[in-house]
Amino acid sequence: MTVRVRIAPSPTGDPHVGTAYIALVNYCFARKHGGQFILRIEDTDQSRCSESSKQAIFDSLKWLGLSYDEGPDVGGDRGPYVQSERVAAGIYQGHVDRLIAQGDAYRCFCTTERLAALREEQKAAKATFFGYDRHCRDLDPAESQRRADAGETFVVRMKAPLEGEFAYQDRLRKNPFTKQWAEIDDQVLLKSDGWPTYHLAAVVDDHEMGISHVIRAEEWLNSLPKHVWLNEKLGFTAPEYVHVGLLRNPDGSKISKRKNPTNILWYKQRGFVPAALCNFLATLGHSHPDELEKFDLDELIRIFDLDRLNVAGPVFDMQKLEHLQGLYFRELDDDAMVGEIHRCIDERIHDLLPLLRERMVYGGDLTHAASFFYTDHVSHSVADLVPKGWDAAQTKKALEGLRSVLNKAAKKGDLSWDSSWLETTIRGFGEAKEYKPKQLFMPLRVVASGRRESPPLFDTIALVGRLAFMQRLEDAILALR
RNA sequence: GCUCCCAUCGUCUAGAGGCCUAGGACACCAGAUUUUCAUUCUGGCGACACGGGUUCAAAUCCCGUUGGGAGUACCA
Repeated sequence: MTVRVRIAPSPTGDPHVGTAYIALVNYCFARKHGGQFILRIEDTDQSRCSESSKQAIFDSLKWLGLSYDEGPDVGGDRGPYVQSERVAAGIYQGHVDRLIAQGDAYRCFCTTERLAALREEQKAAKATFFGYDRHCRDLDPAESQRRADAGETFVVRMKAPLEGEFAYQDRLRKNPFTKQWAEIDDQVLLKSDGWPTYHLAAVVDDHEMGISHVIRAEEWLNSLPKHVWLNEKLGFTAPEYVHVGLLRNPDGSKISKRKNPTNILWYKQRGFVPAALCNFLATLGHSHPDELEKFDLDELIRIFDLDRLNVAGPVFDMQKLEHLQGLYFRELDDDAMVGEIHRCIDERIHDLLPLLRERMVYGGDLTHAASFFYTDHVSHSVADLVPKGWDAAQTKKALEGLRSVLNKAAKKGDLSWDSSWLETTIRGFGEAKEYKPKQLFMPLRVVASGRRESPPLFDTIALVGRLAFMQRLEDAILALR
């Protein structure tokens, strides 16, 4: 059998390190078995997808060196490789019609209001089953057709079995995965806007693209029955499904940008060597048979064994990544290292220059003037942090107050983190607490830059970025204890 | 809540019933090298979640408990 595997990320937001992890596994599996590795873009949720994040997926995979044999920007004869284009080509509609004709799917005319009310009801009644109550399941087909023709809006749902047990042996797990059909609700396959949901689109596309193995994250395990069922009803030979453990934050939860940098491009901007990131990811859930810790992609492909993959979700340990990164970086020859340094500076220098230029006398001044933009480690001395007229305790209290204001804004999604937003927010905070701007701003300047002199405060904080600034705020509060 | 998945040092992992007094790596601690720092080297600390079985023998197989995670959308 020809091995054909794929990754199918959604272009919503920043390219994710979890995608890189799954990509690496699929890539190695394909290369190991002389098969193909394919990129498909899943953008059926139009409201959340963007062109720029689609481009960022291409860029980040390219940067990592995980080249795909078929994909939107490289072509292939099983395209198109973007689902919105496949929708436009009418690829899914026929399959939906067939399911309805077979009696394996049905139109559901329930309103979102009714569905919401139903959910509330189930919650209030502390029901053990949450999900659609199959209100439209047994609608007369002719009646259903008539209402559709009359222009009523509807979704199409799968007619899931009402009883029996689903079982599937995932090759990475000891026991078969089992689930009672009674616990699986009638999943929407076609949304009211006529677009397929993930479940339908993925199953159809995997089939049409000749995918042999679907190696994906564990979060999909619970919807596996639906996918296997769809394959069956559509008359497809299902690919083999394999579920890999989810990357975790240090606290054990599913990896998230709040607690860890998850943006692949962040690592690039930061100056990570892609080989180091790949090497690190290859040690998560997988290990070199000779206990080697440092090895390149070719070596990884040589020793890669899907069956030896660990299914427990590994914690993404930044310290270990940095250790490997150090090894790779120091290995670079002079020219390569200079290139890397240039690249890291160039990525942000155009944003920084407007702030720095007034303060510069020589080109060499950059190394001093901009150093705090390029590091994660800013030193906060108590002497610098505490402004005239305040003591350490007072400064700490003010910083903690601001921290809570910024965290609350982030929680509500109410922040843009640009200069003017920061000015409004921080000034507002200062006024509410009746702090003198002078006294409040000095500690913040030191928090952001590690120095008492810096470019304009709010621009500086904006450019340092939320993630880094909040970390520095944390460090400063710690220093004041 | 319900369902599913998972469980070896703080973290990543080795371990396929006797090679286990549980091995390696990161982190941490100590020492050596280094005019400092970093690198490098040496050493140290440190785990089979708990309770029952099965077996001559259990980290490894079975059951239960506990703990963690995921899913529960007209998101993927």
